Amino acid sequence: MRERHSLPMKSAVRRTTLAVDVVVLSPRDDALAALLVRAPAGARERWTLPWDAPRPDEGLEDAASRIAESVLGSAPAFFEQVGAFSDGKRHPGDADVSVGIVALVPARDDTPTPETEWFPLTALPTLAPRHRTIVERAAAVARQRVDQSPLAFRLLPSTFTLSDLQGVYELLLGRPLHKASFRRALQASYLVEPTDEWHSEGRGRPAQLFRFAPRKRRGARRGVRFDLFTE
Amino acid sequence: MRERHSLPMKSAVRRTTLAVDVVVLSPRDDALAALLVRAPAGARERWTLPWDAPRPDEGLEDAASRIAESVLGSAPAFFEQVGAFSDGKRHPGDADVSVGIVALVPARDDTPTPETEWFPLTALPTLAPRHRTIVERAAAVARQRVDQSPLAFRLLPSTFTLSDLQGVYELLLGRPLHKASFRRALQASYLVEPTDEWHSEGRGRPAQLFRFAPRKRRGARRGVRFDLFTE
DNA sequence: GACATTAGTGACTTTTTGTTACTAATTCGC
DNA sequence: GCGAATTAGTAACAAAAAGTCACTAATGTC
Repeated sequence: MRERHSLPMKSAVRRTTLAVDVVVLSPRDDALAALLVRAPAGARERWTLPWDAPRPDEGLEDAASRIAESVLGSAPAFFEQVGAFSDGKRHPGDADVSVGIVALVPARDDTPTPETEWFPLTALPTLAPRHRTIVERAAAVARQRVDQSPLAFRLLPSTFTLSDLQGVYELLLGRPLHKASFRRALQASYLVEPTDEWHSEGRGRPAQLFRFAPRKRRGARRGVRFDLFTE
Repeated sequence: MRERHSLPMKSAVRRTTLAVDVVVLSPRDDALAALLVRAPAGARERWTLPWDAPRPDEGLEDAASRIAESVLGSAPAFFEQVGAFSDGKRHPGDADVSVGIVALVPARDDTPTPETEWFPLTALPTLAPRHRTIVERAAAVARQRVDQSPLAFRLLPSTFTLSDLQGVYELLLGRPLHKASFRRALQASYLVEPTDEWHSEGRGRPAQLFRFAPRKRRGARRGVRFDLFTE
């Protein structure tokens, strides 16, 4: 008979400090960028992710929405949880546990407030160690789930050209895609529908605008993919 | 100029009660099963997920490992975080926030302790609402990530036949796979290597045993898949 | 009007996947 | 011992999907 320890179910819960840390991502100058907030004077790093403790009876997503709205001026439409972090790494507010949440917002050409700034993921300033971990995980999660959920569409305005969409995919995947293949696959997916509007960017032929409008499609009955392991 | 609210970064973190809730999954009688613990007398439901509050300075995975070990007798080798849950749903210990963690263990034919029992995911007893949510998310996460991480291999002993492996994939995906296609894809993936052992199950031709031994492979340069959306 | 530039597509090639049908090695019933 | 049943493993072909190239289309620039 194997040794068994006492069951934990009887212990009382302990009190912990909890933070919700939000990674707001948006395409900026042909790169994915995160919105950071200037840290108060005296902090060890100059910049932090927007974060706060959830209020009593406030859900995690609600908290993320409130936090993102406070730095953006309006609430993003899309959130995805990145995970809970409680390694020994330092959090700017010394929270025991952080819940990381990524928010995706379309590219806009508004200027951020004086307290905030967009940083390309490839050129982040020094962040508290836990914040750096969360940003990295957020980017990895976005890349990993881009073809499982409509992430890419949340980084675009409600109507967009197919070239824009391809650009976002290339941004997320970090590699160029072939135009004809991309469009053929998109066609087959019934995820977008054309509008009757066209977008002219100056030079070149104007492009038709599409909107995200997923329709029912025959269930994908494919084999297993062994080639997607991320290890 | 858009209205801006005050930045949250200055607020103090609040104290919250936190639980780690573990979903131990294993193949059992050709179905995925979760290990549940008999609840103490007086609880509203008869069964709960194994859970506990993390100890001071204990990481979330460490806590999950300790909790799983206390019910299994030995620590599982594989964990994956399912997310943080803080909706209004009731937790057996009334934790404000739960971190759900799924642990995968190979099929074993040992009998669980009197306090624990395996339940197929399709025939779970009544659980506290938050526990039900966590189990459902855990199963969804396992299904969703099966071709991104070596989940399936963690549900098998260290050596296994290709039919076993295919069986686990079918369990996770919930649909039958074609033998020849499955093997061809696996071949191309360099994820397993043959041992020189053979497994005879009584009737039928004996099967060669393989082990999980991922080798370098040429990076997967594929197009985008629009057909994997789970919405 | 020639040309640079971006959008969009047809058609061909190559690769991958689905499927069928076979061969191989074992146990069981007789 | 021998044929049927059972499970493992594979070759070969068919179908589908993805990669590629080369073109046509519609605009602005000079």
